[in-house]
Amino acid sequence: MTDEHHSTEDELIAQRRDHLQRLRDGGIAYPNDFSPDSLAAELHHQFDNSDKDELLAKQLRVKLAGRMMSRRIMGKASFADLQDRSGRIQLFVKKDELSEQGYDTFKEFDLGDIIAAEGYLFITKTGELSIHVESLRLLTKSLRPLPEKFHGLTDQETRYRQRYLDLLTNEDTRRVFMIRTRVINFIRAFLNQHGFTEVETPMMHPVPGGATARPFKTHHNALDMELFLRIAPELYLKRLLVGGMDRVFEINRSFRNEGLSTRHNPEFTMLEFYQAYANYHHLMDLTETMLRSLVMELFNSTTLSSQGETYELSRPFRRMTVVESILQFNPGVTEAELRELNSARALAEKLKIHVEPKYGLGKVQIEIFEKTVESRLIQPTFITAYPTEVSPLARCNDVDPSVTDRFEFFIGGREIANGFSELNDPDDQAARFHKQADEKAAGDQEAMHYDADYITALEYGMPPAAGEGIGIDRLVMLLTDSPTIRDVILFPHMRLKE
RNA sequence: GGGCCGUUAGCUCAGCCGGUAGAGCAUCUGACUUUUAAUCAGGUGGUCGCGUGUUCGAACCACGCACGGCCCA
Repeated sequence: MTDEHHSTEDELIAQRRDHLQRLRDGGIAYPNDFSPDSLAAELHHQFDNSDKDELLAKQLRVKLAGRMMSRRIMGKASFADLQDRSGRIQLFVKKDELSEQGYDTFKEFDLGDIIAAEGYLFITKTGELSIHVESLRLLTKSLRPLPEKFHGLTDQETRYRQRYLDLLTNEDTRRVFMIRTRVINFIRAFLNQHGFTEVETPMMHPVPGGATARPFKTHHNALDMELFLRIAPELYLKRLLVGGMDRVFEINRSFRNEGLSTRHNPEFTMLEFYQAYANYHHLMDLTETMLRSLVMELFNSTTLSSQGETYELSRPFRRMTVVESILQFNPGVTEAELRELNSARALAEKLKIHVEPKYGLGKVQIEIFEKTVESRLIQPTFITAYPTEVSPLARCNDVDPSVTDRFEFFIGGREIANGFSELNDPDDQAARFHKQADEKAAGDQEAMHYDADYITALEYGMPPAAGEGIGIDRLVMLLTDSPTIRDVILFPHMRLKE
């Protein structure tokens, strides 16, 4: 025993290092020769409701490994909780049934140590499935004290900076990331079932494209060329349509060099999928089916609760145009007023919405839409007919070419998806790129570059198609009831500390 | 970029009108062979985010900075 009487962090670590030194002295301190044969949660699932005597009579022997998260020593017997990747199970350790040295060694374990336990299953007199331990080993010493057992780790900053501590101590955090994985697995399986092929396209682009956003820049030394981290995979996926891959999708990171917020992380995960011989109506239908069955798969229900709202996904999702939605949420505004540049501009000013002199009608309408409608689209809603001016990659509507065959999907006041019938007319696309390039020259840093290589691809012929992007992080926020994007990204970006 | 809030023991948090710091858990010592936020008794543990200022005296007041949170653009 040590005769330390201090407990600053350094002293707590020193005590644990003493224990580690004794392990080193005794042989291999970091063994790797133990194979568990059971998981805590599976044992609970299988045996929680067993008959006490029958279970004991079976003498079911199990081997588990995990962290010792808490311990209750009562003289010559003790309980401890072992946490593995599935959950927790209680260990019962009796001095009688371990060698003398074994029990003393157990008492020298520290909370957070990674241990191996072997023994037989039984049910305590309070009715809890536990392991009657016959042999116990320390696999990895934990040198630093874990956060407190009851409250866990609540400090937001530490939860993000040291996510491993958050995962170790907060079950809800583990739940969120398990759901995230299930969401992605489901979507992948769903698209595979619908004949889509998963592909990987470049993360480093010579010309950043596919979205209006500022990119991160990097440099390739051997080629001595400037490259951009992609802001979207769109233009490469559409090149694959030209190449005859009629249904493709990609789930991966995109990067945007913009501010951080509860909805923005500089790197984020997008699903993009493209289907030839389909239009935006088909994709709205597909999206609706996919989201409904996703929620059903996760929660066995079509009702979803998140951030104080309840969403009903069993009914057909609402569909309305940008202009219709503005009219609905701004009583008193007339359609004629919205359809003419000067009156729309005057309306924006009346609503205290900033519009630049260079904005056209479409851009003014979208500003009004974003400020007065978006946050109020609570129940699942598709908004359609986005102005051509703000949709440089979307196909124009046949009847009204001032708008495109495009939709965005909103739920909980947040945009989750954006899709459209693809613009496959190379001349129209070239003209739209020129317009974007002019805006960039005029100082709009988010405007698109002219992508000549992409135009060349379109000139070979891209089949009529529709494509869509879904923000996976925002979708997972919704599905896990998380208020910020940082709660659904394992290692969110933080400023350097010190 | 602007506004508001926060930063105190390893963790979770108190700390009044400015008088030099407290609890619970963890840790240490002792008791305890079915506990489960175990219990009981007794201890240890602090550069109060950093810096400057005001003051006889600052965790507390003022200013600046850092990091975080929320809201707004």
